[in-house]
Amino acid sequence: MTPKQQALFEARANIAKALAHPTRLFIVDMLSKGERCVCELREAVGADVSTVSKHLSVLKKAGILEDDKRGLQVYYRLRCSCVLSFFNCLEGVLRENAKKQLALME
Amino acid sequence: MTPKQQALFEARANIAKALAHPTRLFIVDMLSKGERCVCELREAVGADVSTVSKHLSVLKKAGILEDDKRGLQVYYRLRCSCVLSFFNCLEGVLRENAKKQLALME
DNA sequence: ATACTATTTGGTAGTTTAGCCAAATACTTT
DNA sequence: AAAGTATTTGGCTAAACTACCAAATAGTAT
Repeated sequence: MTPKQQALFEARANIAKALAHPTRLFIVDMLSKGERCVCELREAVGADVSTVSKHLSVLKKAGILEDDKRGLQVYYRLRCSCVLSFFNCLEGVLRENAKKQLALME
Repeated sequence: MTPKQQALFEARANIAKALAHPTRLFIVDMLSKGERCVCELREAVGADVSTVSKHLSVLKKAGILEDDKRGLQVYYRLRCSCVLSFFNCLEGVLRENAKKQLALME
């Protein structure tokens, strides 16, 4: 792995890492339907606000989300819809896994 | 988040987690070009064999890779090509990030 | 200014992860 | 069966991550 490759794959891994948490995937899924403020997300997630806020900042730092403040609320949204192809990938693997499970049972 | 959703997003996150490491992304990228044995991967990655082996087992456990032994070597390959849409996603975000960087410089 | 609401930040304890070495396992060749 | 090669597993330490609480910050309303 050349240093150049190293850097490329590290950049990619940073984004993948940001997505690699159930709560953060849930948030991304919610935001794929439209922007939400922190309090709405907090409610849906059901964890401490500070926890949710930190998850949001992880996603933002990775460039997956963007936010803007309107009055007291901060609204978050997806920065590019390409994130949905990510879910395709995950679903694809899960489907394969399920298929294999079935096959093993016979 | 209902328990059902919880379970779904955990399953997805497990796959995402398996992909969230530069070396593992590199391996997946290599395997997208065809199967490889551990020693070839080890050579390309340039880390201890045991390290590479552990990365492979993480990917396999997540259902992303499958392997089979032929003689002394163990060959690994992608289990479904959908993983490539994952790279699309990562590239998309990286592109957006780069665009923003450019915009900020003006 | 004060009180109130929404969000972020700092600190901490517990858990998970990564990478190396050494040892075990599996297969092949002599 | 003994020696050699390929791979996996166990053990260990250092680093990274998560969730909560408490405290700080930012904006709004009285």
